[in-house]
Amino acid sequence: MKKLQSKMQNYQIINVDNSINSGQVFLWKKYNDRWYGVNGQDVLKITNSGNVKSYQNTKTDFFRKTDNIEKIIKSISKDPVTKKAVKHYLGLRILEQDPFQCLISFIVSSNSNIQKIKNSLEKISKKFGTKVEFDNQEFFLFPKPENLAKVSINEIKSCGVGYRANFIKEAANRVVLEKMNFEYLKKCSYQEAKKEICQIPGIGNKVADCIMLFSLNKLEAFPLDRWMIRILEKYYSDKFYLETKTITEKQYEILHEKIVNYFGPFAGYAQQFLFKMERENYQKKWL
DNA sequence: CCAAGGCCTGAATG
DNA sequence: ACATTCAGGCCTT
Repeated sequence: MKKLQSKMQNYQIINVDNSINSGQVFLWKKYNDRWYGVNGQDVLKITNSGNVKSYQNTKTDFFRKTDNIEKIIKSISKDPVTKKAVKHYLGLRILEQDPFQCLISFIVSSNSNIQKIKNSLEKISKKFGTKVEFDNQEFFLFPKPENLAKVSINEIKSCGVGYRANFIKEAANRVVLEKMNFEYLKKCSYQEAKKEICQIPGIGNKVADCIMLFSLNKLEAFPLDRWMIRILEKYYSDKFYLETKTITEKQYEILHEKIVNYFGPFAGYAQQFLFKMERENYQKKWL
């Protein structure tokens, strides 16, 4: 009896805490035991029933409910490691974020850590974003590209981002000047989107994969940061042996191809479960 | 194409 | 205390 029940998973549940605390988003906070988060020019609130309420009343599928999660989980569950991660963190979802905020967030993330990323992004929002009030709480929307493009490098540096300030300014500039079409990037292929955003300084393979997975609808993106490399070495050394110690651009590309070959078109979900599991194993802090 | 070094910052470590 | 290391990379040489 018990065995039968354990086989019948409820795939539809969403674990909000796990989803938000998985390194995807940074401008989220709990007020009165509920999550609120800045998402571009909007503030989102997770209600008690687990629904998303938008400050701007925009329609968002923040938790990607339209994904066929059962199919995805079955598709990525290739081995005992992923099966365990999925089982343990069932309800963890890939979040669909505002592309510009996501882009800047992950430029800020490079060579950094979650606490510092969060700190910097909060300062950026507060300094350059519009103040709004939602449920008697104060929020600062994420600055628009055109506004961020106007400010000086030093003003950006005062947010604690260091040398990344140049990248941020230049990124904002390009989004404005080249009229970067995020809606198009959401629809085009992984390769094409990657090629496009990697032109922006401060965006390499890893940052690009984060932006694509978390805001551009590219579920085969599989960000390979230090943690994921460690995970591959620990659990998948037979499948994805690493030839060099430092992952060069070419190596990254080859590795990603092998990974998609193995985990399939929803590999990004596998990455998120594995990342979450391993960080929890090491009791790393989240937001 | 690969390897090595530098880079802002602040929390953690010694 | 104070110095060093390290953290969810990227870029240049």
